[in-house]
Amino acid sequence: MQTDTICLGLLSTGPKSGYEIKQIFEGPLSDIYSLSYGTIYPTLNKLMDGKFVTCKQHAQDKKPDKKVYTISKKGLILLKENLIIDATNYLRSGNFGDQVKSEFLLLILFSKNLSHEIIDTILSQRVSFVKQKLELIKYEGPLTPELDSIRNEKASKFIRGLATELIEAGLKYIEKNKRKLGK
Amino acid sequence: MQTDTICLGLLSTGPKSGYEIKQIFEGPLSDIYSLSYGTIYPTLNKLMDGKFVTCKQHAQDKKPDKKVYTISKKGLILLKENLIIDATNYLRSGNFGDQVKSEFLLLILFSKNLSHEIIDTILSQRVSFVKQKLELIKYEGPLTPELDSIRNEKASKFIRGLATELIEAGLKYIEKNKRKLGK
DNA sequence: CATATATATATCAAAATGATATATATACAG
DNA sequence: CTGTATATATATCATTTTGATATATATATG
Repeated sequence: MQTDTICLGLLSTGPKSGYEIKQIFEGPLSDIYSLSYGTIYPTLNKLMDGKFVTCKQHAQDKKPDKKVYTISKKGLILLKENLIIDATNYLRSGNFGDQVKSEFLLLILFSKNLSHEIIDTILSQRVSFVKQKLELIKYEGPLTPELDSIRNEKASKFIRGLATELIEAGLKYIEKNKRKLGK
Repeated sequence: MQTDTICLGLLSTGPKSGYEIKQIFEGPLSDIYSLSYGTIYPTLNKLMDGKFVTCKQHAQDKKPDKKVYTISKKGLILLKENLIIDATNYLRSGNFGDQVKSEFLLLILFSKNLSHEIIDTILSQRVSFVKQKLELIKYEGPLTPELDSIRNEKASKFIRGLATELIEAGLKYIEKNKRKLGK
């Protein structure tokens, strides 16, 4: 899926700044997708050029202007067109898997070359990281309106539920089997 | 983790060609990491230049020569050094999460803009894909020696077990909750 | 007999990352 | 009260990676 479409998709749930889009990838969407600032900001400018989004600059005295982007009618049409194309290509491609890059699992895979202390630290850090993540996903309290708009989507709830199950299954497995890696 | 280190790590379990390394990323490691030919072949050449690997060309009449790379003593030393640096940086970074890019979950996230028929097809294709994947992971039969060398590592068994649990949890969740996405 | 898939390496334009720069506010420890 | 770290916020860019394409042949499949 093109970066344009992803940004439009996120903006279709409500206006957001580039910074907020990045926050979404680091928070609620961290198990689904990621994009860096170097991709997000140029994409937003490109979408502005094509008038697929509009932008309101909120002068915040002494902080840099916050540029909040809103999807336009033209943008909504493009989003729907692109999603249908993406879905069709996805089904035609025959590749239904995800792209995963796990520094954690690479270190475990090559753990023969590391000391037991380091492996133990890596495992326990991963476990606390993942527990923290679970708490964040389960958090139901107040959020900024920008982040809240995504959380309340029906699809978001489905994905949050899936993420919860996956994280819990992984946590359980690691806590049960970590001894098998030592010695 | 640098591509060099990853290739050396894979070669440390036995000699392999670039094509076989790619196969490993598409098979047993598909839930952990991926690299394209455009990264693998130049990396292997770079490792040759530095004498971290040696190469034997197997002339296969009428097929292109198969270049099988073997890690050298120098390469093994570099591997261990790099892994300790990577592990230390990983722990220092404070970021213990994985990078995930899921076309599937993006389509689900934006599914409001797609017809129910398309969503149903995407879900059922994903389910059969994942079931097939599970069978492959559980497969214990004969393999080429190159692929077998990785499968028998202690760490590999740990990772296979983890992948199995995660995939089964995901499968169960989708089959139970897919109705919630419709209407 | 044509067509698709598997084996095998290689290259490269286009895309993405990860690091860095800039600027300020706030919180927090010594 | 002062230095240090973190959060808000945008922007750029060298380096890395992808994804597509090229080349060549064997084998399987309808």
